[in-house]
Amino acid sequence: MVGIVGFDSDQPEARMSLAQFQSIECADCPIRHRAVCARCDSDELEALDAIKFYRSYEAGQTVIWSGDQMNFVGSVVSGIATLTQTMEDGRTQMVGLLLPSDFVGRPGRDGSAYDVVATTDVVMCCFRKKPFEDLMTRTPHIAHRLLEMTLDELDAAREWMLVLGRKTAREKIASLLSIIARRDASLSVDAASGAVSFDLKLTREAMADYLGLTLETVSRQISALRKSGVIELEGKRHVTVPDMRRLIEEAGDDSDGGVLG
Amino acid sequence: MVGIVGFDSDQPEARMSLAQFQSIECADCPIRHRAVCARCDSDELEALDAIKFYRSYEAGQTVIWSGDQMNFVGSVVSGIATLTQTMEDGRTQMVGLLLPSDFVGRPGRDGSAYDVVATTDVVMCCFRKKPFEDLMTRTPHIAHRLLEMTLDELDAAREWMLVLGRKTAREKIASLLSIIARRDASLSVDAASGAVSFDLKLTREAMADYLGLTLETVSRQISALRKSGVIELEGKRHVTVPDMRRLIEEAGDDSDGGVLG
DNA sequence: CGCGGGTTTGAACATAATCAAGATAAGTGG
DNA sequence: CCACTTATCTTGATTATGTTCAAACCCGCG
Repeated sequence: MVGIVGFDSDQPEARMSLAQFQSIECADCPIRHRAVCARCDSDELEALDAIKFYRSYEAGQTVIWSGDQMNFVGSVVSGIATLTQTMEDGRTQMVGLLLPSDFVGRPGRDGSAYDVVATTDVVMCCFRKKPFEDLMTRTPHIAHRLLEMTLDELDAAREWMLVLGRKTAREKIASLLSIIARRDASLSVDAASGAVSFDLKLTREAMADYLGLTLETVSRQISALRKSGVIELEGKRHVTVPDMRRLIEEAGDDSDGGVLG
Repeated sequence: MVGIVGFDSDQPEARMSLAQFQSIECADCPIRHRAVCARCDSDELEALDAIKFYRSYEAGQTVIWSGDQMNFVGSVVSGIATLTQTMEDGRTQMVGLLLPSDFVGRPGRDGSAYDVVATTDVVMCCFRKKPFEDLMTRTPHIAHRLLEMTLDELDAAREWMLVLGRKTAREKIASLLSIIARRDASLSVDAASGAVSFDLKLTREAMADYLGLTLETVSRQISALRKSGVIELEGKRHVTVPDMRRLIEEAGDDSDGGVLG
């Protein structure tokens, strides 16, 4: 509920975490191998290093408003952010979930088409747009990696369209949990039982916006999955999946989701 | 208003169309300015010309099966194709609508994640994957244009997610008609009244798969829009929109969709 | 003609939305 | 430490929207 003003957050805490990252070497960066810079050689990395800067956002803060001018692009270094679209009457749909290493912004376009909101505290590695675009024309590895990442996002968006268009509420919840289990780096796996557990970093409302449901339906279906033994809950947000196979089955997917294989 | 080639599937010309295109010069190509080759200079175009070949598909034919090896990529030259995903129990969701100039295939990946089906007769300008990928690394204009097109598709997919997740059946139909009116090159506009009219090249079932509805609901909502005077029908497939603004309002969009200026 | 794909329409039904009331948990300030 | 506040979540009752099942229609075509 704090600052609504996009960047330049003046809170001392924000500065602290910022300072932490300001001294980081690209070589030591936690997202070095997955972000837009993944394929860069040392020269290219140096060029990026020269124009990069870090920014941090507090949980709840809006990073960019839909329609606003965007003078930077960047990668999520830590934390979670969401891309959402909102209709005039307030109905909102999440259209992207940004985890560490995901890219924000669109080279070649000025305005953002979506609201970008920090769900947890977020640190971003940013580049002013113009220098980044110039660099991109000179360094094919960046352009190539960005194409690859965009194609991956397109695949994810299309998988999500199947979820939104054709799955039941229960399948939707199971799908979301599978996706989080697949992508969240902070999940823990019990070697003996194979049980997977993780923290849900989304509120029931955010999950509802993700899945095209109401928050009440989300709550009911989570309870139902718990009662069926598909998941276990400690508190409201910590989820344990005793058997991933079972969860994936509930999601209606034939593929194994990449976690087990 | 003449739709490029194509749709008259029953005629012998449909078979001839392959031969017709085999001799085509890139410079005379109807999709030259919009396809993946849009930004190419004459040298690059020559290189593409050297490796291109045309293929045609009849209405209803499957171009690629989900999971199949894909040894070529290419552009739709004429006709309409769909990308669909299907669950084990048969529920299907369309995840892409391919119109002339749209790109098919994913450089850097072997299998197709989706079924690609020709909805009308389709002609494609194809490249074997390996030579195309090689060419792409050497000609930045192709890679750049492909990135641009992929980003556009991602935007379209996200707009579609809002439709699937949050819109009512009536709004979904109105949204689909707006999208077709916006993208279909073969639509005609009455200069005096501003009325727009076009042929629906999709069956009710295909529309249902697009919108995450049943074909019965699609049929009902089209009837309802007709009764409200938002659209007029001649036969089952020819649609006239007397007032685009009205249709866009029914779609629940605030933006004008780009058609009216 | 009659056949079949595509379509329309009706009636009963199911699923998720809506409206409403509480429960839980984490602060906040006295 | 406790009362109070607030955000988040759960659960219940009712309703609305779209689905399902079923029948019939339209129209081009053999």
